Amino acid sequence: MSTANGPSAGTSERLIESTRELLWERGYVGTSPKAILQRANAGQGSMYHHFTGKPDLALAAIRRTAEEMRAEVARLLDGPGTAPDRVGAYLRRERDVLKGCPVGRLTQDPDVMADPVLRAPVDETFDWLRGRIAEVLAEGQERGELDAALDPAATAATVVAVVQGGYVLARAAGTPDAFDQAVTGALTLLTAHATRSR
Amino acid sequence: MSTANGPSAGTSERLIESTRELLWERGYVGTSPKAILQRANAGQGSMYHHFTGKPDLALAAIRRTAEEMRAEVARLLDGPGTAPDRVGAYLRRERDVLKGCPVGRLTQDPDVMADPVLRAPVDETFDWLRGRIAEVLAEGQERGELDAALDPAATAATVVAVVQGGYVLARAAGTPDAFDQAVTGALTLLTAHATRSR
DNA sequence: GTCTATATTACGATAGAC
DNA sequence: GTCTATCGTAATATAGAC
Repeated sequence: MSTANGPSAGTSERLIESTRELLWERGYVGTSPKAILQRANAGQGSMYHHFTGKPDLALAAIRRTAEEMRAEVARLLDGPGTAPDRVGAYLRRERDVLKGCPVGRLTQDPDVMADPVLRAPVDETFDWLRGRIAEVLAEGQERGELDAALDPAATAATVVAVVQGGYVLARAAGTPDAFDQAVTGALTLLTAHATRSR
Repeated sequence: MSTANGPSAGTSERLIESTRELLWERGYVGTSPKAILQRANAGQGSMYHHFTGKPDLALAAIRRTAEEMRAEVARLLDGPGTAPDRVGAYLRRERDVLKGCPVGRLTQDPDVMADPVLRAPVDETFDWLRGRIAEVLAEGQERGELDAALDPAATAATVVAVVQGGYVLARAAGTPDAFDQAVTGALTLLTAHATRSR
């Protein structure tokens, strides 16, 4: 019963979700157990009963965030259309731009990067993402949808970097405009290499 | 005498430099006055004599970092060559990739973003950078060095985003490779729009 | 200007009652 | 499983001697 996803989530569940939110908003260093407990409406005891401490709880939160993101992006990249279409779907994916990427954010957290266990999900997510986009691009080249001269791995890295960097620009400016411009610019450059079907 | 840049930097100077380093390494939230004082080899009194507190010292550090970056990048963008050459010089600029961007980093610091005064230098730096690159691209279009169909502002945003996002990918992976790939991919896409001078 | 207390609050974790 | 002490350390700032 405690593992079933009933109408009221368990305490452990609330702790993980609160931690996910706070890691996104404030990062690992900026997130205190106290803040987590308040948001989750739980006491000290609950947290240390379900988890060994802050790093353990953060790990659960990070893993879930990474898995969720991977699943969502996979859906877009596996969707219909040509390779440029599918990469375009990823680039134009609906986002809360000013909040930034919950995974990419962790990259700036010294304590996360210093811990191999906390860091692994972050590393794996971007590794998978670049690899998957490179596959889509390579398939597109085989199908004649995309200029065969492009290096799939490099182009995939560019695509992911545009998104991650777009967040930085948007947050710096306080508006999503720069993100949209970066994506538009990238799509223009990429589309120029798409095989025209007139 | 105290304002002259003599052989031994003053205490205030050392405090600012130590803060710059720590902001880069650990961010604002992750940087304590104590850590700053230890690195600067100074006591509590010195810091609170020269600055009103952590935010004030951080402001001095952030402003200097922003100015320095702007000056360095301006030198590259004002350099010789065609517009794609000069943007390429920016993209290929020597960097300690795994350390990331000392300005872009602050974008992930909730306490910096929440304070308009601390945030201003970050905003201004990226605003200037995108604008300056857009100018270079527009000039290149007038000179026939670059495809006139490209939107300078969007393309500039893409270029800056690739750099900022490249840092994210590199830090996630623990190697500069992904950064280099992202830059290479972007240059390939951009160069395809450069006017060929055969 | 710089130093050493000192103060106050928060962090992160533990203990033990219920 | 959850709660409320309680603990030791660190964060940030102030006070006042030198």
